[in-house]
Amino acid sequence: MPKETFYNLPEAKRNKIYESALDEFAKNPYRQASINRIIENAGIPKGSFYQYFTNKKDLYKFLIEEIYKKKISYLTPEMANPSGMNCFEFLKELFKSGIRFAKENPRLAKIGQHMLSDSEADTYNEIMDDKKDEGLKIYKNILAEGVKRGDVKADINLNLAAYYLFQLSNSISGDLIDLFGKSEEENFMSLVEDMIDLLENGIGSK
Amino acid sequence: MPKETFYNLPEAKRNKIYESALDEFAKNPYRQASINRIIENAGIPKGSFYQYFTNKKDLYKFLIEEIYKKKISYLTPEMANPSGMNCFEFLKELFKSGIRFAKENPRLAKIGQHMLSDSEADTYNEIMDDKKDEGLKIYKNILAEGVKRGDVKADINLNLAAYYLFQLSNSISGDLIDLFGKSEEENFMSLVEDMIDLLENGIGSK
Amino acid sequence: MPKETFYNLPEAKRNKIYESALDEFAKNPYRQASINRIIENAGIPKGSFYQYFTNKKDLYKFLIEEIYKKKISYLTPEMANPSGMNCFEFLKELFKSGIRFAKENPRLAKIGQHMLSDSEADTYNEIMDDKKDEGLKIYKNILAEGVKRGDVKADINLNLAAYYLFQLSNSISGDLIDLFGKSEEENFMSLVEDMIDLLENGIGSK
Amino acid sequence: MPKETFYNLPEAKRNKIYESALDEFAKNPYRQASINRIIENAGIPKGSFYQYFTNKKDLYKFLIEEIYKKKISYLTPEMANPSGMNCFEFLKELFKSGIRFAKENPRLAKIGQHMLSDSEADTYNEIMDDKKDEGLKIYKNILAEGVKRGDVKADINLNLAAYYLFQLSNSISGDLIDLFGKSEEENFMSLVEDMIDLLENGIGSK
DNA sequence: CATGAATGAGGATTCATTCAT
DNA sequence: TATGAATGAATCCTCATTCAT
Repeated sequence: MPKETFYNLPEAKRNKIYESALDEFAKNPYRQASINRIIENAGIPKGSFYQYFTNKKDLYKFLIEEIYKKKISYLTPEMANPSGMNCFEFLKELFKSGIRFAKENPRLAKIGQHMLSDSEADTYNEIMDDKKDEGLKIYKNILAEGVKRGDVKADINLNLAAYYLFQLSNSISGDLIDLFGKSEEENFMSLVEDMIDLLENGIGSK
Repeated sequence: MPKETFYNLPEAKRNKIYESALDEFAKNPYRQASINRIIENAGIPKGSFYQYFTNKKDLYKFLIEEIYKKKISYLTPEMANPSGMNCFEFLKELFKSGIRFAKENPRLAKIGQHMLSDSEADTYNEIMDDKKDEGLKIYKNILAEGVKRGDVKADINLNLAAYYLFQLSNSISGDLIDLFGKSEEENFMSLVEDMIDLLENGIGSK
Repeated sequence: MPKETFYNLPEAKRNKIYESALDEFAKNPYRQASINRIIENAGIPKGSFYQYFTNKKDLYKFLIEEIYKKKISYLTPEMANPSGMNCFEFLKELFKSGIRFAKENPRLAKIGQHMLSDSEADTYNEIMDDKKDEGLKIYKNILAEGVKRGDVKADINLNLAAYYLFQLSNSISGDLIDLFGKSEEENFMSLVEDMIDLLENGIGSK
Repeated sequence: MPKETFYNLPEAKRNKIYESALDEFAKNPYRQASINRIIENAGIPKGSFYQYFTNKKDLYKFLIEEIYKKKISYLTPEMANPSGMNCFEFLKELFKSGIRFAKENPRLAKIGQHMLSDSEADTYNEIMDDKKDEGLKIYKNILAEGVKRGDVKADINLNLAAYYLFQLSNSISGDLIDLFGKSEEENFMSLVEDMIDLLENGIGSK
């Protein structure tokens, strides 16, 4: 996490660094992301960077944390399921919100995508394992709630279903857009509905 | 594809190079994989490498092709679905075979995983798009066959279901092992069954 | 100069090597020209190349010699000045022939251009000094003849005038074409006439 | 152009780099010039070099610009033609100054020569076209002035005559020295006079 | 606390030539 | 005589981090 010096910075400067880092890590996976470019675009001297962050990984962790916070705060109103929706309806809404978030914050989405798909185990895992667990836990809770409400069968493998949802939410902003065409937003939303329906009803006849 | 010079090499040497490359690309995604390390471990001079392969991408394409061939030849006996199994039974068998392949060839599995998940689109896509399409097509065909046989509902989104299976098959050797523990093989196999069951029946109650 | 082995080659093969070398040295100055590419395009093994030529410079000298011979034999009919033209008319015809030669043999012209302008002293000079001297001598003879005929003033610096002509003939195929536009052939020929006129009459008033 | 870091260097160090680069580019045309040798002779680590210059071309552009500035400032007093000399006298003085400059700064002259004669068009043109045009324009102006003063015939091909002068000025420091011997300075100067006389009066009798 | 110069290992690729078969 | 594998130095360039000022 950033050193105190970073938080003591005037907001404008702090923001420029944040933005520049966001750009760089959105365009490149961890290893390819270049501190050199970040400081150049932020207009700060190299020495300063290492006064704000202990190293590259430190900056990266910080960004991930920020993205996570932002996403949580974006989704929080939803998350309570205030209107008491059916489990699957609720998941649909949640996913749609996630898509909207990605559309409004493409860089954040891109970084998240890198993090979840990049296979540089050594560098990522340490950071990402927490987040992965958290993500899985969220879906597990939702499903457990569904079981309680009677929406979801009681005898299914919860971990597995949660994993399915987790995978889905990650691939949405990346792969799926490419595979199914950069469709209009509405089409895309209906794709989400199909996905959840598929999970609800399965594809087996009868 | 490798130059003739590579194929003219004594098998022992050719193998050492192949093994060294396999190691390197299993441990690192494309960009991080280092020619220097490959030649060092293979015990060949740098100049020689470039007499066997035109460049890094050339070597990489070669490896992917080899992996693909090996996997195909491994799965071919299954693929015909000779015993006329039900669609979902058939998928289970196919996945189990895939898992066995990954267990027997962990490096190959790892490289495939890198290829399908890495976010360095520019470098990979050229090579990988074909393979991705092929992969998807296989699952689509299986599902279409299932529809014909009456195993699978006729009104589902085939593309989506195929995509789900594709994702699943890729994550099996990687993620799932980590997440669900390096369990005994039998446990792992039962996980596969759960996954397919989930796809067949859905998780919705009733 | 090539080894005997080269001359013993079947003509077709010898020619393929010659053509390939011509291509390479037309596209690149000496240092950038690549033996690797030459043998690849010629379709001969690398070992063979060094059985025909002792090294790169050997091949290069050979090409220069061939070009020189070809040009001489092209210009020979002219050179005798059989119709007993005035010195300046004769030069004009000679230059025009030179241009025609360059148009008909663009690769040869290009190689000549490289040779005369490239500043890799160490590599070129050894070869080129002879040719340069020969070239200068030709023009000196023409001018001396002009003096004898009374076309050319007796008290001028012959070496210098010869040098001027030499420079001119070299720059024609290269620079001048670029500078004065890739004009129609006739325009270009009239440019030559202007050049010789300028040499004949000077630009001073009166 | 160099980065700020270069200009911030202590002068002694900056100079060592400058001198080393000058040496290298004087001895070799662009492509053959080696960054490795430059840094070795300058006694700086490789990483440092790339903190001062973005790349090889950057350094090269810088050198060319420096040479150009130095030459301009050297010739400026002449250029005004303050004593209202006849066009041809003026050219003689200008050329003599150019020769003096070349004798005093042989490396700079050599680099200029490389730049103007090397046939590696792709690399040079971007940088050199400006300079070439500027050079031609200067001579064109001088000749135009000569026409106005009545020194130069009004009906000649100005472009061509300017081109002649341009070629001459470039070959002076290079070729001519070689061809006409490293003669005493006075002899050399008289050669220049001959050249201009030749241009003024032509070599035709009468 | 800010600065920015120093560093050297590492990246991929090209090359002309030699030499054993 | 034909072959083609072996070689290692050379090319330009990027990088994250340290440290003296």
